[in-house]
Amino acid sequence: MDSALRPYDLGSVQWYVLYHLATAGPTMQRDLVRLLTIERATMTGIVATLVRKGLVEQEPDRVDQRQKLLRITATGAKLWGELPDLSFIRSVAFDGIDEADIAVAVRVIQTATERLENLLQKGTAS
Amino acid sequence: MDSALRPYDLGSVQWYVLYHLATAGPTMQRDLVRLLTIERATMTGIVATLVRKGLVEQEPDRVDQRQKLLRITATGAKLWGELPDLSFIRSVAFDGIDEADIAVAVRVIQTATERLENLLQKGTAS
DNA sequence: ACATATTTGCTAGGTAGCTAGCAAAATTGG
DNA sequence: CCAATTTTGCTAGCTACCTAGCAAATATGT
Repeated sequence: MDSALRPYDLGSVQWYVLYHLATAGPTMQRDLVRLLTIERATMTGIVATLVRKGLVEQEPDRVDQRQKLLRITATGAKLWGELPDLSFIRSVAFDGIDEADIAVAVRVIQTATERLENLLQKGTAS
Repeated sequence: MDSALRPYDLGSVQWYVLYHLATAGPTMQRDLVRLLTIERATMTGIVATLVRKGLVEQEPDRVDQRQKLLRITATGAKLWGELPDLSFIRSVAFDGIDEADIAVAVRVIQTATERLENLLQKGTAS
């Protein structure tokens, strides 16, 4: 993904934020943090980059002034329209592999990931 | 891994470098680059960090002065001795999961990864 | 009503990866 | 033998992730 997006000077997470704003409309920054399950501080940096490039606007909510509403700009929408379809990546990676095998792989990794996340949380909770 | 190593102020790649130097003895920096399959520039940074902390020494080879030999220091060896066994991570993640399923997962991911790497190289070769 | 909590986003500083381009040293080919 | 190429490590500058700690705004509990 990063490689395909390099010509447009975008990283994969920047792409996802743009994708969400273009598709689902203006969104609260904190909701996007939850969607991507990254840290608030990480999102701050990504949004700052997108704002610097003029692709996204950030404005405080009128009701709750802590929250910031993110909106794609005209420039951002234009760029979004020019981006290529990235679904070829999935095709290259998985086409022709047995569906059942993929399902097994997903289950194994999901289980392992959940267990490790569990462990992490317990360690942190102390 | 990062989480388990945080108390020792080590990242996972720093750990691996230390592991290799403690286990296999002094090693050429460029060999380590190949072992870890990371970029030379990335290795430069990691080695710089380890040298700054006094855990690793870096000295030019007498024959080929481009190459740098990496060696664990006394301080590094001491720290290495104090580090906990990290194999519990693998146990937590995979214990009890069917061996055959794990094998399938490995194959699926290996195939997908190889295909994507192939694609990348072709794109770069142009 | 007001002190205490929580939520949200920020800064500062760290790890781990990348590319591009440079310089020095070593190797190779005519 | 010497010019051209390759190898090695470096710097500079980028993305993307993290934690810790702060400040402002809001919510909550007595």
